[in-house]
Amino acid sequence: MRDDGSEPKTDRDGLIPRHRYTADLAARIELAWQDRWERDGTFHAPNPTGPLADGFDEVADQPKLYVLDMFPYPSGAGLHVGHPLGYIGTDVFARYKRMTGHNVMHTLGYDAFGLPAEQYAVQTGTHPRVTTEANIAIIGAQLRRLGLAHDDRRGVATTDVAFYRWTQWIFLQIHGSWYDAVADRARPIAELEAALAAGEREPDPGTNPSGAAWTDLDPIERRRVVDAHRLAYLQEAPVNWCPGLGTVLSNEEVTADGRSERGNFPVFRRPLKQWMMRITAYADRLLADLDHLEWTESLKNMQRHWIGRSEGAEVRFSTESGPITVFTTRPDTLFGATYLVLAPEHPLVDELVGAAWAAGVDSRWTAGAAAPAEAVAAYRAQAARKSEVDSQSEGRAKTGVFLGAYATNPVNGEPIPVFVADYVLMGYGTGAIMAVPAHDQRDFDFARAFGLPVTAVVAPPTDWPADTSAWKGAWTGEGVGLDSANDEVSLDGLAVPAAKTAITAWLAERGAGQGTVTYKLRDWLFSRQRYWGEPFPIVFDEHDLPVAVPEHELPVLLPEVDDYSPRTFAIDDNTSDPEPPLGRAEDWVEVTLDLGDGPKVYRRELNTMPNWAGSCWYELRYLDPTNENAFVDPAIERYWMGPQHDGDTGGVDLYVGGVEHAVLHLLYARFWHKVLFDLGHLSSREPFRRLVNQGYIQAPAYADDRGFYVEASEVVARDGGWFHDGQTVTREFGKIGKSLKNMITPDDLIAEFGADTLRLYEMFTGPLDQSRPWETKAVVGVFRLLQRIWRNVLDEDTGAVRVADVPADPDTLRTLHRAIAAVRDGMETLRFNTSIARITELNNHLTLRFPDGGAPRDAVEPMVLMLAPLAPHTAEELWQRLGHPESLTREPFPEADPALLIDDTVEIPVQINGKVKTRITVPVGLTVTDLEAAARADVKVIGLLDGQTVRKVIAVPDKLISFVVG
RNA sequence: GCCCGGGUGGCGCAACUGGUGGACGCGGAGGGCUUAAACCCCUCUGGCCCCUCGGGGCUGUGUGGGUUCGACUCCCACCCCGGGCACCA
Repeated sequence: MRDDGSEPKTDRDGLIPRHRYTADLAARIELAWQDRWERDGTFHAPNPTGPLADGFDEVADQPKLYVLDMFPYPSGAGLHVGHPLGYIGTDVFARYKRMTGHNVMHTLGYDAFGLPAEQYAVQTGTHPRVTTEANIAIIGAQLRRLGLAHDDRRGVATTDVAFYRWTQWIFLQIHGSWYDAVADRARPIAELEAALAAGEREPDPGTNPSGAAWTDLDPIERRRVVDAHRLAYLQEAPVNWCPGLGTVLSNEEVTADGRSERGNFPVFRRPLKQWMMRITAYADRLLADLDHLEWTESLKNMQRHWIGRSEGAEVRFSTESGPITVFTTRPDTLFGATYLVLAPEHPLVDELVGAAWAAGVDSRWTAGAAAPAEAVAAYRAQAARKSEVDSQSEGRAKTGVFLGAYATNPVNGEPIPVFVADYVLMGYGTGAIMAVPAHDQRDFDFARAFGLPVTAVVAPPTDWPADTSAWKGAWTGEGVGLDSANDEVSLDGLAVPAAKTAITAWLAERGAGQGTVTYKLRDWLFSRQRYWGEPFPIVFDEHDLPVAVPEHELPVLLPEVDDYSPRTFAIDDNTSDPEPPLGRAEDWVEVTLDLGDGPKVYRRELNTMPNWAGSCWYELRYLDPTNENAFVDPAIERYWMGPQHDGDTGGVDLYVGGVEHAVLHLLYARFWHKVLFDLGHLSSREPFRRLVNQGYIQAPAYADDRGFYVEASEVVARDGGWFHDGQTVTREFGKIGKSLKNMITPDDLIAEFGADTLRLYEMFTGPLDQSRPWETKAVVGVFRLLQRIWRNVLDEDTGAVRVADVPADPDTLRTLHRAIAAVRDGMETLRFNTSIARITELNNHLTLRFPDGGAPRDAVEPMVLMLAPLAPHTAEELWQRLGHPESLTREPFPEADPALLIDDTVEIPVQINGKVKTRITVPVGLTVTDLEAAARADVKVIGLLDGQTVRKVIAVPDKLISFVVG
């Protein structure tokens, strides 16, 4: 082939052409370009102002784009091939957008506080910061090797002192504000104090236990009242105490069966004094703004369900011991209420419980106890135990006991029995219900079990028996009111909505209830008894009241301790108090501060913030990572995240991450963002305008006949089965990780093929939001693609450019422009798999058309540019060898010429009675008439229509022609 | 049970607002290059059937119906898989 003999054409083995695209070559290219990008700051995104404003002038007229990934926890295990799926996806998108003229902001930091580093510290004595930094170094190197185009000046870690100082500052903002229900927003607490002092405002209900006038309260009482209004407040309230972990947990961290999400230890409800965040004040806004977000419907639904808004009414039933308030969504069924139920923990239970059973009481109501108090005590003990056992195994069978007391139904004055039963939950509504067995299935089941009357007050379908004792279940559908009238109000004949309105108005008039809205969402428990978290910027004074550490005292640094663990207890120890590790730093705990009244000794808050704190606002710090005067410069926030049009929420333009954060992180971050918005620190009212959940990569895992997983890399496939160590094993697909013994690391893949191949493979296996199995043997397909593109640009033997500077032929040009249109579409819709397919098609065309080289530059260069977001190293290298010294990062992405997207001729299917029988080739743009004429002139069609009566002809220009015969 | 997704070749997946189903890739078959093999290149590849070897027919997108000249796409009912919630009054 080469006759000058100047250079051996193959490598040392004499087998592979010297300039073929191999893993070794890919590695050389990739490392060189990664160094160059870093050296040149290629991916730096200029801010409009501040220290990162260099180069802004050049992009000032471009649209901005903020692309964000959910940041990783720096685990010691490093990354597996599942982790980068989203990172690669956002990188491809961000690179594409840079090439279409956007100022793109994209970086990645670390969510680095958390339990694993702390547990490792407990075991080994290594400071969590040491572990964390080492892990960040490992993962940082893995990520860098992927060629992600991040602005590395911005990738902060939540554990950086310069970061958590501002986490503490934001806590002070939340602590320093209250929710003004009238203005429907958070306001600085000082404005509340002023309004209270001026007599313009009364304390909110429940915040002033004494009920005395503000002017009559002493300063300590006033502080307590004000503190009770704050968005971050201390509360002695039932919390989720997990003795096995030695800490309390948020509702979101407790599983449905009452165990800790982490560690699966029992969790107990018990009253403890803890920091809470008043997220419930934002329930309506968190719900309403979901409608403005570009999130998937399923994700929005998860948040909607978690917030759990229900409209209904509170109704007061009088008893001898005072009123019982119930919550119902069906006040229209009030005439059908035949008993009341209180949750076992309801505070009124003890007051209501009767002295003795009445004569002739139903034996099912007493649980065999001698007196109501005894029955209730036994039932409560049983209910408390039930959450410890598997609640599922109990099924839905209704249990409960009679309190030996009666309440009066306000609509008809009838006495109805009061029960305690665990199917009513203390944590929802008022912890008490009116039971309407005819129209609620749970009440129906209970009534049947306890022999209680079932009174129909909403008309069921006409084929239902008149006698409710023949009903098989409750009627929960719509219908008109029945037997629902007293002297003042009648619901008879009213449809459900009208009946609700009528009865609610009547109750309100009588002072026996009112319309209300209730939520499943609870306030957020914000204290953790852990070491590796943000210390609270709070101290306690001599009255044991909390005082904010002044801003200029921030940060409150984590103290050094000799033992990082909270005290843990026997997993069922429900009585010991939490002992946070910070309490061990004795000289840190006490601090002398001058808060305006001279130096005094204060005691520090010993809890730390939960893991979620940093992730509630990190996306804001990326914008302005070094600012020492503010958590983010408002002008910079407005530029990157501000609303783009009237009604826009603002926020990150694209946020990509796992669906496992559907409620916790995404709800908490929205809440903090809204507080900061209310206080005037932000222009955006939502953090993440558009959100996409990337799919999971699942890998084969193999189990032996005992059901134990075996190391997947040691399994061999043969004869249609799988074998490990000679034994048959079964295959399934699951999440990659240690537990399934199916770890596949990016490092292995990069060593074998290069980072660009890994990137292409992950993008090629399906749309970004779809889960897909990993199949290592299929990776070679995209590796070959890179090899073939390389070969169309460069001579494998000499490395010389083999592209021709001649105009592209019309056929090639059309193929190119069709590819451009499709590639762009795939990029915009995050369906990179289709983009790759079209690039492959184009390259295949060039290979076939120019088998000996000489593909036209006009086609090759656009192809290289289209490849760039997906396989950036290879594309950069080819671009440079094609004679362009500058990086292609901001080279304009090819644009399709609409004129070239259409052919001169088009192949039209000819259908007879809806079935494709043949195809004709006709010029593009034929009219309906001409198309029919062309079809009828076709020899094949003449044959097909011979002897047939054409009843109808449907001709769609450039699409098809269809004859209906018969 | 309720709420979201999703069912297309042996496998991963394509198919614009209803208009040529299976793009692209893996795997497989055949051929080329090679002493040989690997690499690489080319051709074929949903299923069944017929064939005069040019090709032709039938069938096919989870199941059963429907709308339509025409359905992977729209409607109704159902089955299966994945995820979430689950006594929330």
